[in-house]
Amino acid sequence: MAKKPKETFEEKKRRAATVLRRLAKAYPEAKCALDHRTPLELLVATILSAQCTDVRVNMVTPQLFAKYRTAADYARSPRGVLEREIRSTGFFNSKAKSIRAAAAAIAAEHGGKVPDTMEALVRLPGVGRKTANVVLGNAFGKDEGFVVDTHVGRLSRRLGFTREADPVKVEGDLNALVPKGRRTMGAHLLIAHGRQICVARKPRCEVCPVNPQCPKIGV
DNA sequence: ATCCCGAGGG
DNA sequence: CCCTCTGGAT
Repeated sequence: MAKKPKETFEEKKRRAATVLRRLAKAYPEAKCALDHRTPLELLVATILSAQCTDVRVNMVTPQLFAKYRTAADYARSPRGVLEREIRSTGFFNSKAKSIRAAAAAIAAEHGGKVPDTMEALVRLPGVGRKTANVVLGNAFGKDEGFVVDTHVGRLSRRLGFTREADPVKVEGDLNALVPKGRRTMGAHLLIAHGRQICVARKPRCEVCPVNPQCPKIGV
């Protein structure tokens, strides 16, 4: 058995770029979910996307964004109405509460403008590090780094992008591999892939769009 | 039956 | 740390 030549760092970077390019093509709805949104729309879409697929989020956002144009619009939406409108995205009570509360704070404390710093975003009720990172990266061009969750961690190891278990170290490895400007989208694409095809228990390698680029570590 | 692309609260 | 929210996928 001939030993495979070790992949250089430059080769790994190119492979990472190829993987993200192919995932973007394979999951257009994931790309769509983060593209071409105002900060407020992006914030709402991101809150809705928790525990929910991009396809379902994309099904409710057009009507939502046509009706609610400002933070104040959400803040004064009557109890029950917004809940019904976002019902199909799950967790509708807590999500509606988060959207209303964050919108109220934006209207009251930020002049109706979604804040553009991590500290201010995380202070908004219903907005955590993950949501804040997506808004920073895709609405304000501050694409500083990956936020590593279980999907991003698992896929990064499986694809041979890192050997680390610690999310902070995985984040460092990914940031070294993927240039600024592609990180937020990269994380989103890895997550979509990790939910739909490269699932934890039984990855469906036979239909995987990045099968040729994947060493399948640990599978 | 079990598992979730997150956040708040105990 | 733990639990809960909630609907849908598997």
